[in-house]
Amino acid sequence: MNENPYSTAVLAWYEANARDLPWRRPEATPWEILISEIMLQQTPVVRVLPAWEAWVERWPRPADLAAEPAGEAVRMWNRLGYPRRALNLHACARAIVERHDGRVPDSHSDLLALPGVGPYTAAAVASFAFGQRHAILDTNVRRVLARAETGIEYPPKTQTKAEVRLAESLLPDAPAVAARWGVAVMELGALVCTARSPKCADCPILDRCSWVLAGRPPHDGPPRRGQTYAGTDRQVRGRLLAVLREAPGPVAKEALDAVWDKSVQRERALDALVADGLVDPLEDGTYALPG
DNA sequence: GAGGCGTGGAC
DNA sequence: TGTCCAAGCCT
Repeated sequence: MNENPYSTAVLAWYEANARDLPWRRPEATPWEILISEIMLQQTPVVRVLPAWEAWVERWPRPADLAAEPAGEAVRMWNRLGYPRRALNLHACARAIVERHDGRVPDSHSDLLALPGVGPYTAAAVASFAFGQRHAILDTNVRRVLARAETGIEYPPKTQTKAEVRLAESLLPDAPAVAARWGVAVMELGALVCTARSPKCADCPILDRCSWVLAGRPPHDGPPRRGQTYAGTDRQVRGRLLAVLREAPGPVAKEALDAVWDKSVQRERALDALVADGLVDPLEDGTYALPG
């Protein structure tokens, strides 16, 4: 059996409705695709687009980024958020140069061993860059499968083995078809089967969706709490790092002290940034992006 | 396995 | 306006 009950409809929908994203074009390299996948972790496409363009122009190959200090990656990360990903991508570049002769590895296990590359990203790069057959299970796919197959509005908060089994059971046999299927279901979740106000009228599998057939029952269970941000260490970290990114060189401690008036929290955040390798404390008491 | 980790747009 | 959400990973 080469297809699941949805594959024909979803693949046809994708052909007609897929966005023209640069990392999906045939000429996109595995390195460019890896950069896109790391940038897209928890970050909307519209914010990734300009950053991705800047990165692939400046560092077209892993060796180009590996030759630079990590701080340049952090600076180029700009305000994408979760700047540890910039560090991860830089460490990926160096690992790829050292362990894989400068080329992004094509095996799932080699990809998984790269810093900041987890099960989703390894499967995505193996599938999208190398045409391999892997189950793609990101937040979009989890939501589509929760609705279409399980008949619930939202998937569980943390990914379950049952979800992995389900995604694997739906994977078409032919690798090229499986790769197309993976990106197509993601796109369906991103454009139609959205978290809020899904556009069911535009859905190619509306007549087979368990959630719709059940009358679209609302989410049942504890509220899915969103993370607060204002006043947290994360906000302080963001402000501290912004000062360092925007400065041409090392920054005096006083400039960092100015971003937050609660000194205990500010020092804790700065220490954490240093511990994470995002900030270098220099001998003279100033601070800089990592060298 | 629950919580930490940025940022900004949409409603 | 505040809440929710966005192609997760790591500890």
